[in-house]
Amino acid sequence: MSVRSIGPRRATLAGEVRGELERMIVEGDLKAGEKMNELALSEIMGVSRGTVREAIRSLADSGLIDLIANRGAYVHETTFAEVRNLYDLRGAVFAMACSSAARRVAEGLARDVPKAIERNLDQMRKATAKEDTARYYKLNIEFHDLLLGAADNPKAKTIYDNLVKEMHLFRRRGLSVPTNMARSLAEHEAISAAVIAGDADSARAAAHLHITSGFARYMKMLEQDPDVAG
Amino acid sequence: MSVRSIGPRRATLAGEVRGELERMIVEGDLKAGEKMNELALSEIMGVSRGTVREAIRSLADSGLIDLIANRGAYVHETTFAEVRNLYDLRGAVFAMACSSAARRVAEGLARDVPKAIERNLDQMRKATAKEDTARYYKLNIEFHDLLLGAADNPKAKTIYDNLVKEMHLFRRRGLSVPTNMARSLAEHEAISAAVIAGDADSARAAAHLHITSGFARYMKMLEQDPDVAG
DNA sequence: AAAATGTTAAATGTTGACAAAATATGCCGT
DNA sequence: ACGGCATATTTTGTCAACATTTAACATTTT
Repeated sequence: MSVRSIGPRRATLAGEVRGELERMIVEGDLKAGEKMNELALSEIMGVSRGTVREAIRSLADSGLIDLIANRGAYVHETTFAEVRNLYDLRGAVFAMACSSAARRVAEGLARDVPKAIERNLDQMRKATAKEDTARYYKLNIEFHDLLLGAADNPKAKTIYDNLVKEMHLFRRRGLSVPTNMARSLAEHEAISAAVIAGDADSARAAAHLHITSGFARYMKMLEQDPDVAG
Repeated sequence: MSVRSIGPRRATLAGEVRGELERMIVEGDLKAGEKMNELALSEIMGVSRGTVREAIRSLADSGLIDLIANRGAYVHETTFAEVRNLYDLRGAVFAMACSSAARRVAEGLARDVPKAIERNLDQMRKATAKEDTARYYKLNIEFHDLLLGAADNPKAKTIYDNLVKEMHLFRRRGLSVPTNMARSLAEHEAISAAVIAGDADSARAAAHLHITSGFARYMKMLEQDPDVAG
């Protein structure tokens, strides 16, 4: 067939607005704690208030916003106490996903996963050698996406993605760039080895350790630079 | 304060409708796969279509319904393949929660949790002795709620509750009543012991095993009575 | 008869208007 | 100035009407 559907699958207007709001929040266009005025947003985007309202409602369960009856929506302000809970949850989901990925590799499903992981690891080693943190940051996200995908559990992936987005709302620094690439890489290698070997329990343990270590590293960074935590 | 709001805090009409829809789905009033007609529902409930629409949208991320652009909302039909994914996720969240609960007990927070757990276990032992499955069912839910509460991780509790609701959508039997009370009780005792002792790692392992065993038991039941699985 | 096309009915998507609640404003007294 | 109260404005909640898309049906064509 030579004819292809035109444009980026624009299903509904409200869906598009939702995406735009999400972007504005994650990129800091709308700051944490800020109120989301339905009328103002609708005028900025050139759609009706009802449409903005619907988009806001659809974001309610993502953790990015807080909804208060008769008082509107506010960009969620992630507190220090919540960060630990988010790390705990993220660790649990990620560990489960790696375990599932390993199981699926062992069962012969996900045959192309090992190669994709190896490729990612290779690039990470190079980025680490060059101390290219920006590249490492991208590859790190790709690594996690790869494993979440290999687990073949769409709901887990959705939950994980929402958790990551919500963590970005805690101040603005520190959660994005790994503080210690070499350390992080070593943990990735351990996870990868277990998954490729099809060892579900080892994969779970290694993944859990990876998130736990990430939290510990982050805490240590906060001690050195308390301003970030407020 | 002498006046208390009746039932779960419901400030807005759309929120009330949402609750009613949730009830209709979980109790089977709206069957899995069934289409949710906005106009029909609005007439049944005596509210405007827009309000029903908003309620439906707010349920979108709960896993209970599927939303298709320009085609409306359908009650989610949980497939057999999804059940495993749901079990995996539930196990991960529950294990994490029990681990957190144990840590909090060890840290001296959650001082009244051990007593509450003991009380629940006592009643469970009695229900098991009397083979009172209905009572055991209630206590079982209470047990899980207790630990999710002790973890002090509201988001985890929300996710867990949604997972449980979604699992109910897989046919109608088998997921509610434990197939083997004695076995289940023994696992609860193991979890409880670890939590009360403040041993986070043991609690995590015991909780994980509990969900895994539950899945295995369920699978075995399906083998004996394949009609349930379709 | 089966497939493709044209037409009609029904459902969803979007908008603007009205009602109710919350916030801001201004007045008054001390 | 300050705090309390009535009032005005703003904002959210709800509803009804219009536009667009989808689904169902009848008709034509092969």
